[in-house]
Amino acid sequence: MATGNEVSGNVERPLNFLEEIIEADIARGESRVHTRFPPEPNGYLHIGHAKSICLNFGLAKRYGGLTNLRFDDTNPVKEDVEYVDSIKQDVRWLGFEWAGEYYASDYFEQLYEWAIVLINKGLAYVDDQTQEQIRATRGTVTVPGAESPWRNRSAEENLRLFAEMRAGKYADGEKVLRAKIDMAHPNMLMRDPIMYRIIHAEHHRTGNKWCIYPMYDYAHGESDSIERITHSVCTLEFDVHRPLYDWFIERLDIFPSHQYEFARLNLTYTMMSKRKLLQLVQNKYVMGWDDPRMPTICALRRRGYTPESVRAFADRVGVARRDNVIDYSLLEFCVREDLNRIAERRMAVINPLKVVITNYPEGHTEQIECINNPEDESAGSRLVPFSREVYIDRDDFMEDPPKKFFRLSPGGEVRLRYGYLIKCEQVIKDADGAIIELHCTYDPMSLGGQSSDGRKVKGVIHWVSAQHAITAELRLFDRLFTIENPDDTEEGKTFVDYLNPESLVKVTAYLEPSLANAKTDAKYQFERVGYFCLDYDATTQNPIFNRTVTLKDSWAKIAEK
RNA sequence: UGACCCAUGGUGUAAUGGCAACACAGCAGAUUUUGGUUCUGUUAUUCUUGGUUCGAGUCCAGGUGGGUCAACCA
Repeated sequence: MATGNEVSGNVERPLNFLEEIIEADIARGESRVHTRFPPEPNGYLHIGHAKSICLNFGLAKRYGGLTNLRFDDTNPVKEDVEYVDSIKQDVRWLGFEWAGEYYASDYFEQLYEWAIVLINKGLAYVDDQTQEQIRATRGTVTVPGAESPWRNRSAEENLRLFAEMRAGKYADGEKVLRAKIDMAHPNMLMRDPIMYRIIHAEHHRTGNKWCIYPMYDYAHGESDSIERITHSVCTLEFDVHRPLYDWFIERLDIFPSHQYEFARLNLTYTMMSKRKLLQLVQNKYVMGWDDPRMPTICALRRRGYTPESVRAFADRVGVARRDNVIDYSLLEFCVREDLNRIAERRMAVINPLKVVITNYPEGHTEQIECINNPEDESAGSRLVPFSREVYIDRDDFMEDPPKKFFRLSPGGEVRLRYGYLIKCEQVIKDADGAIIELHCTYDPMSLGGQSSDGRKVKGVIHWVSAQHAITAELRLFDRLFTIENPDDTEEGKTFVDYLNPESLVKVTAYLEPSLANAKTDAKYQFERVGYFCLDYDATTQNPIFNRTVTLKDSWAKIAEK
């Protein structure tokens, strides 16, 4: 269930197919909705998981039900408590509270007993074949598999062998427990799937208590059943697992949870493959799992995305069974939509050009009132010092302006945002002809949107007082890859060849002094530059502003023409 | 060359046998002390062939295209 702010899915939208299924269930008299989010604690959650989290928790919330958080920890060699903690943190950050926290490993004893039930029913057997033999006899998608020579052992022998497996009598790989289904089944997963394998490894929760571990297919449906999950929602690649999911539940005659599948999220200019993301981290293409360019939830958080915007995104991408690739610009839209509403405005100059206001009294400073957020009156205002010398952005001045350039140019006049009108009188250059500063005059009567004679200017530019400005590092993040689908590589290239060299640009900016008191959890819109949040350099602990997303820049399009 | 899943503007998602719509992206204009925001307008869609039907995006059959499955991963 959502805590804090309401999930931003309250705008009217048509039901997705899962909601329709649930409403049909309710119409049939099934009043209870209980979902679960079942990550394996073997890595960090990404935006694709966020879709699943919002779906599972959202479904339950909508129909007055509950959602469990369950860690699918059936493979001790891949899992770690570090991941458990990060997953819990990420789910909470997204704004959801789980009804119960469970672990598949909590059910190991029950699962073991149920395996015995299946053995007694003649539906499971211990197989002595090697991994290679099992693979070789499984057949292919077009040819049937062959039955194991151990397939018809007696229940007594199977029981004894299985108990010995648990007792640690055998080495890893020496024996497995298999379900006895059909080696010729067209669905490969039904060809006597492995239920238990021997792994002599320490588990992050059960320690060394077990040396046999259940496989996903054997553990998942039963775990759902134990928790009396009504709607077990997972991604499409588990579609072929559903017959097996149902097979175990039916043979065991336990609570009939049902599995439903939806298409996983794909996003342009990035990728969700844990394996490939790991390569980016290990080979230091990024700073870590929480590098703000990564699609992980912890990265989005660090970059300055809000949980509200991620939830809004999850709601807008929809839920269906067809493969999809979402435009990265939709994510950017969602975060801009939220940030525009809540982020306080500040002025920042990335590429400074000094402006001397020649008719302004030397040594004088005045405080200019600036609105914090024109979208939100309650955000109030702040005072920003103004003096004879200010920095403006170099982009806001052009010596030979094209038509439709509204900002400063020789002889032209613009407004310094919330301040005075200034007119460019003289361009000062160095010996090489590079512009080093501008000499302007100001209209003393022009504060507050007025002017001495009622004239209007089209251009409004931002500025900081040279004497009062503070400096800080800005990290400007852009898309991680240069192509929409980094998996779609040319011959001889891999995804790393398509990394965007400009995905991280560091600049030292001049900021208005109020930013010295910037808050870590606050979001700011640096006017003309983008939305930022405060971060700290991992090693030096120096303050840094991370850019969440850029402002829409229609001037860039005009300039291209 | 098996089983299963899928096919609607550039990208997503609706339309549940009865006028193909909504959002993002694009384009144009208006407003604006952010070339931001907001507002208005606008471009563009049912893979194909047949069948059922008064009527098909929707139902049926074939074709084509895409995806998933042959870990002792999940």
